[in-house]
Amino acid sequence: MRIRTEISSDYISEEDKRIAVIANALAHPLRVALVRYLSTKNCGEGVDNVTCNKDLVKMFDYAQSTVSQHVKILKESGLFITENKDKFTFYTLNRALLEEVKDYF
Amino acid sequence: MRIRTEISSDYISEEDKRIAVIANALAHPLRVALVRYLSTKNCGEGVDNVTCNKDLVKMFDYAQSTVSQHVKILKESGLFITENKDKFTFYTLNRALLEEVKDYF
DNA sequence: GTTTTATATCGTATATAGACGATATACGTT
DNA sequence: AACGTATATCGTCTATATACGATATAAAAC
Repeated sequence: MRIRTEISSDYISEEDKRIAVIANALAHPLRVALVRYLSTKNCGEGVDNVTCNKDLVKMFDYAQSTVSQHVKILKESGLFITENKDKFTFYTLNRALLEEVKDYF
Repeated sequence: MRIRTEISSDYISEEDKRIAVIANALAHPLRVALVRYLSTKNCGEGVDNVTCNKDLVKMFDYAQSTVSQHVKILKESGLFITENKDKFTFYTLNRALLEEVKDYF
């Protein structure tokens, strides 16, 4: 996403920009797949779906640094929530945000 | 959207790629605003919301060529449908596709 | 038929995205 | 303490995105 710094039009709202950031997070097939993987991963009763970088690298055929970079974009958009425990970083989906985006459509 | 040509992972589906293309179309504030503008434009009874390039250039503070370029991306994603009449090109929203994306979430 | 009007495309400059290997960091394990 | 493991960041190369002016195209309007 490469954007003119001084967007002057009054007709581009803050929400437009916010939606664009989230859409941009989904604007790459790998990132869509990461979200989907996380959303379908069954972690049992009441346990929110969780994964870690290592899992993702194993699952998808990209370098670890590349996966990490894509995850970063998902984190920055708010779609991924991270939590450190032991030596792992766990990712969960921000389902509330997904709902919000759904409402936008 | 810059993507490795030979995506080998079996875990990235065709639908993931399709969603990514549509998300990418919404991955810029101007394009989000264009979609929103079109979706809210009241054109009266039974008339699907419609606009033309000239309208958009007047509304949004970008060069005509820039607007045209962004519209092209929306067209290619399928979100905008174009129709030529007289000397105008009319744009309408592909509401069916929007619904489909909504279902994805 | 020339001029205006509407839109698309070309050319181009610059910024950002995407990919990876290498390196840093940080925590467990031995 | 040294080593292994998990993840993030850096450096870098290349491709694409973004923005605009200039130019093409095509249809009205005069």
